[in-house]
Amino acid sequence: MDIAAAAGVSKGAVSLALNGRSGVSDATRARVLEVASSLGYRPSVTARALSSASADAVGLVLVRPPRALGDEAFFFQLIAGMQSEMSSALLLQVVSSRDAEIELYRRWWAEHRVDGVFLVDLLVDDPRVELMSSLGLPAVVVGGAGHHGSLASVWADDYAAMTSVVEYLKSLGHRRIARVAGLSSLLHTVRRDQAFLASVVDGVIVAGDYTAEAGAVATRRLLESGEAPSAIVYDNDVMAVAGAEVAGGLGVSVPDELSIVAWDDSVLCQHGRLTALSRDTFAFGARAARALLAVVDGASPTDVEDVLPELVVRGSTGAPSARG
Amino acid sequence: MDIAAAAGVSKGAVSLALNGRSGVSDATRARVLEVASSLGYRPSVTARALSSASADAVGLVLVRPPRALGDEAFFFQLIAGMQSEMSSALLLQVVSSRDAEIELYRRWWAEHRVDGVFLVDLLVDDPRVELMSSLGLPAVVVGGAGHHGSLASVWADDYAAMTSVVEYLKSLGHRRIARVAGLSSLLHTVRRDQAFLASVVDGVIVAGDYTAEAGAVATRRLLESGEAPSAIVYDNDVMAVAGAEVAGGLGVSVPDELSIVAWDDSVLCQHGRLTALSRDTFAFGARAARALLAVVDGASPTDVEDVLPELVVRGSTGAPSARG
DNA sequence: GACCCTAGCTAAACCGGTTTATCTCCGGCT
DNA sequence: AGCCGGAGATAAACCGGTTTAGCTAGGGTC
Repeated sequence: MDIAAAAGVSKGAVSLALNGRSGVSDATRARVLEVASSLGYRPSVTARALSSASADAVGLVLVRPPRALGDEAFFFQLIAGMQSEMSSALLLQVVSSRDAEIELYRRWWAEHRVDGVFLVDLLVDDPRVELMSSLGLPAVVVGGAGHHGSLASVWADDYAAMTSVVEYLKSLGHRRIARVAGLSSLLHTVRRDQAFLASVVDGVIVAGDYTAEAGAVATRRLLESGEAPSAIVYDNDVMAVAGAEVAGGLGVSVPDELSIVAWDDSVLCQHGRLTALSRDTFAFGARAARALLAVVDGASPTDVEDVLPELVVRGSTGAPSARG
Repeated sequence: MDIAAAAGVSKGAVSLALNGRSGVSDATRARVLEVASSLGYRPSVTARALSSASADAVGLVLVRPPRALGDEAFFFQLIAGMQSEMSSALLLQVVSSRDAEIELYRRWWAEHRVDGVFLVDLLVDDPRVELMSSLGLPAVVVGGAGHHGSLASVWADDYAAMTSVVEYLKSLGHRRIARVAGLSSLLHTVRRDQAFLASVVDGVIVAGDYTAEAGAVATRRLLESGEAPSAIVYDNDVMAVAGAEVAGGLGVSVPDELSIVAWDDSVLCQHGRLTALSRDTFAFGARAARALLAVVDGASPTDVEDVLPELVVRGSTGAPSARG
């Protein structure tokens, strides 16, 4: 420790001085600070983390086929939002299996590489919730639709949002409404399913996986079935756009014969003039970051409910035609 | 070091054994490995990094207003591609100034937090190139259009690509061609400018900044000018889509009265049926990751030229009308 | 004046590895 | 038999901080 020598004090004193802790006189502290800044001193997070302090980074593990990830604007928006509220770095890794994800959390925590982690894509009965508690790893559940054990959570009320969408469609006169869902293993998918089924009069749910292909296939199946719906609610923008395209190809006019609503707004929806459920993903990420930093700082975990997503009505929804 | 005790050897021997280095007998090595695995031992990257070894992470700093970042699918594709080839994690941070970026590289390297970094958004006379050399920080320039000092580089030939786009438009019969460029401080913008001006007969360049607003404004200006171009080449997908929209609003039909080409293909272009210069950003990221890992491993820096982007012709380009 | 307390600082241990210097055998060579 | 060399292992230093125990001097109390 060269500042110690330069300032004529011991390593320990320097540490105390730089970290604003008591044990050194104001005069000494001032001198150390001055020497430190004049030397352009940067404490080594690595060394600091080694002796059990902050790692100055938080982690995020994404379980996806990497190739598919690139089209998911959602996550990047989220990451951008998180970063806007963090002065520390984000340790990011994309893995292909849930086991690898869990393994990574264990490692990162054991190695003091992160101070906390974000948990996304919460599953039904997600094992990670238990893992975090047993590890004592500070974590915040992002978008997990509700409360989870002892973990902090930042979420939007998917149930209420779905209900409002269906109510909106019903108010337009739709009765036969379909939903093209996302991955059924995800908690929020289940939540939306429940809300959908509870408020819809005559509804049908088709499973999807957020890809354009899935959206197209599901839409074709729905439209070619004997009792085609007059409105479809998609679980993301990509599927909705693909669905609109399929409808066009089949000669089904939007919104006259088919109303379309997309979950998650994006440039894609704006351009396609799709009515979309818009949530501010960036702000959501920022909120998640604040929550995690608080937990890392020792605050007791809290649940933050995000504002309800807002339905942006564009050209893709309207009253159903007579045949609907 | 509890494995040392459990295996009945010294710390040093364990280190040698686990890292596959000579100095221990095969018998001892086997015993140590067995004990280690039975104990579920994970070496601490933190501690390891402290005594000057691998940090098991590479860095990426993005200089952007975080809010704008979310719409840039390019970067997320790139990151996804990088991750597909890396077993290590990516340390990601978004900062708002070039100075902060440079400061971060210094810190990360000084603190052994990263083994190397990706350099994106290369500027004309980019100070980072010199910095990397002087720091001795392994780095690879991503998309920097050419060779950079002693640094490894992964790039696509923007010059040739732009030339091919212009040639294509000329072959359709276009003479008056415009270009809506990206940030003029970026090296590849300059490169594309040069190629554009060299091959175009009667061209004009308007500056943009990748946002939809910029694309719209530039397009309106071009179309309302006395000598409107019959074709416009945009520097990214977002601006191109916005441009197409403006054209529609002005009653200029695409592609009859105006041909549109977007740099970088995406869901947006696919859906908007825009002719686009498609590069496989994911594969590009993967290539960059391989290059960086090689440099980190001590390989001498090489330049990897990516395959030439491919022009995907869709409905937005065609022969100019008589008035063109 | 003896006693205690505390502010201010230092020395040293510690975190969990890697690396170097050293030490001990054991075998081969002359 | 004497000498040398190398394999196999260990102890200790080191990386750059934090933290704890301990020391010293000065001030207050009775």
